[in-house]
Amino acid sequence: MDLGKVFAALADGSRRRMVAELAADPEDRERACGSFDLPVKKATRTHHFRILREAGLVAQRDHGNGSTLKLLRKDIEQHFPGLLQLLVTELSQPGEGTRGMDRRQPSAPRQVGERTH
Amino acid sequence: MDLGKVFAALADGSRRRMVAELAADPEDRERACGSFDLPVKKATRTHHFRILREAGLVAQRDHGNGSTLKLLRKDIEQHFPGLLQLLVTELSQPGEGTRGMDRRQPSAPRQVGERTH
DNA sequence: CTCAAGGTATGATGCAAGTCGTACCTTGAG
DNA sequence: CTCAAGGTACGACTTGCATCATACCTTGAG
Repeated sequence: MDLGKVFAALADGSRRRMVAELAADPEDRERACGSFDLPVKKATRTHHFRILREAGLVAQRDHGNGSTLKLLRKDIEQHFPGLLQLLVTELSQPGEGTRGMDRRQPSAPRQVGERTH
Repeated sequence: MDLGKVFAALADGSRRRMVAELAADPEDRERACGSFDLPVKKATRTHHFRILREAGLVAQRDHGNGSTLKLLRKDIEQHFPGLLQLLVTELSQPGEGTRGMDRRQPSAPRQVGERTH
C-alpha cells in the first residue's frame, strides 16, 4: 500500500467525502456510485473513482447499468488504524472544508520564531 | 487542523521523509533544517518547510544563521493517532518510494468487477 | 567590519491534477 | 428492439504544485 497514493487520494475534498460517507456506514454496504452528490460532472467522478481504486481505498463493482463502491475497510484499518474515523468526524463537522474542494489559499502562519517583525 | 492540508502535505515524498525523520527521534529534538539530505535545492526545501508549517505539522524556529524544525508531535498524535508511526515505518522499509518523489505513473488495477475482458 | 553559510522571496518553467464536453459502451426498462 | 441511465475513454483546458535560478537578508565566525 503506497502511502503517497493514499495521501494524495485523500488530499482532495470530493474523494475524502466519498470515503467518509462509505466509512460512516458501519455495515460496509456497497454504495451506488451515483449516490454521492458531488459538485462535479460525471467524467470527473469517474476520475475520482479511479484515484480511489488505485490508492487501494475502495473496490468498484460493475453492474453494467451502474456500479457500486465498496470500502476496503479491512485493508485501511490494518494499515491506518483510526484514519476512517478521522474522515467520518470531518464529515459530520460544521467546518466549511467538508463539501467543497480545498483550493488552499495563501496564508503563512509562522509557528515559533517569528521573523516578520 | 485541516485534513486537506495535512494529506496534501504528506502526499509529497520529500516532506513525508522529513516528518518521518523528525518522528523517528523519540526525544523530539529540534533539528537543523539543513540536516535533511533531500534531492532538491535550497529554494525547494524552503517551499516544503512552508507547506509543512501551514499544515500544522512542524514549527520552525529561526536562528538567524540557520533554522530548526520541530515536530508538533502532540498535536499530530492527538488528531492522527498512529500517523507518525506509519511514516517512520515507511522510512525504514526497503520500498523505493521512500526517498524519491512519487510521480504516480499510470496503473489501473480493477478491484472486483473486472470490465477489461 | 567582512564574509560565508543558511533561509527566504520572487519569478519562471514544466508537469500533473481537477474539471469538463463529447462520444461511446453496457445493461435494464418499456 | 429501442432507448434512457449510468460509467468510461479521450481530449482539451486551467490551475496548482514541485522545481530551480537568482537576488536578498540575517547572523555567527574570523
